Amino acid sequence: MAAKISVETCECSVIHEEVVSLVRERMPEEETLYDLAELFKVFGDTTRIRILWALHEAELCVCDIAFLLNMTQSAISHQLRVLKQAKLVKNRRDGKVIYYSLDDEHVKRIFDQGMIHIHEEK
Amino acid sequence: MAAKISVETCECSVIHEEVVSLVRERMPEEETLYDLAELFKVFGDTTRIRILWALHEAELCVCDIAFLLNMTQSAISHQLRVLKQAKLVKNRRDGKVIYYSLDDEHVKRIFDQGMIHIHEEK
DNA sequence: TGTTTATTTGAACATCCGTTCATATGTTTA
DNA sequence: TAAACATATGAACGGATGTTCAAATAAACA
Repeated sequence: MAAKISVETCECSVIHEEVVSLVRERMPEEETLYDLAELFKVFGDTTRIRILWALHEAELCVCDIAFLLNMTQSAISHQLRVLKQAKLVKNRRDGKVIYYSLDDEHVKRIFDQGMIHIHEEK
Repeated sequence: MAAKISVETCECSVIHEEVVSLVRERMPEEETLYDLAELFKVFGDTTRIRILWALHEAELCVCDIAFLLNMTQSAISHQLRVLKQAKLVKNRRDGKVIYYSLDDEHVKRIFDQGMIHIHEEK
């Protein structure tokens, strides 16, 4: 049994050493990839996707969204908080009512790319 | 106390009735939004994001990826399964080794839109 | 054929995450 | 100022999810 490189690595890593290190050099920074995953995580929930889609159509208050999606105001409020933290929505107050709207013109583009993928499947 | 529409709905829903029903008409089907969320859920994990990015650079075998990301082959294999189910990666066998590569030209475009968003924050 | 190598798979475990419920905050109106 | 309304928030609960560990495939080699 010859020298094992690491705790668990097969011989491929030696054979493919050049390719692997080349890929490593080209990989974005850890933090960037983490942020990217965090962003997509926000899109990875049906409720949030529906909220974003609704807000793409019109500015709406919390109870409008709750009524539209047939969900609790509290649940919607919690999700709007997530969306706001991700800088995907913004809000304005008008008396008692708080209106939410999209805070990013890329939301639709991200949607579109996703749509292209899921509609490709046969 | 006047007639309440539902278990929990404020008066906005009455005032904004037209807007809300207009939005409702324009919303995509439930199933479509569900699929879209499922797709983005796949992108919403650092490990999978890193795998996809690596595969965007080169075709790699499981142990290459494990070595590159300094993770267990088992963990990588589990995630590759998720990516394959989402039709984002494909594989080919060459003897003992199984090579993975991207199965979708949109992956990069979805990445790009996400990158534009996260790099916009100041 | 038995062993080694590369990968897959299932169960178990811990953690994360979305909703609910009760309550708090903030604004308007009587 | 008290009541009503719109929204936010924190704790708690249940379900989903990622990694680990052990064991199973599957191909190549001796």
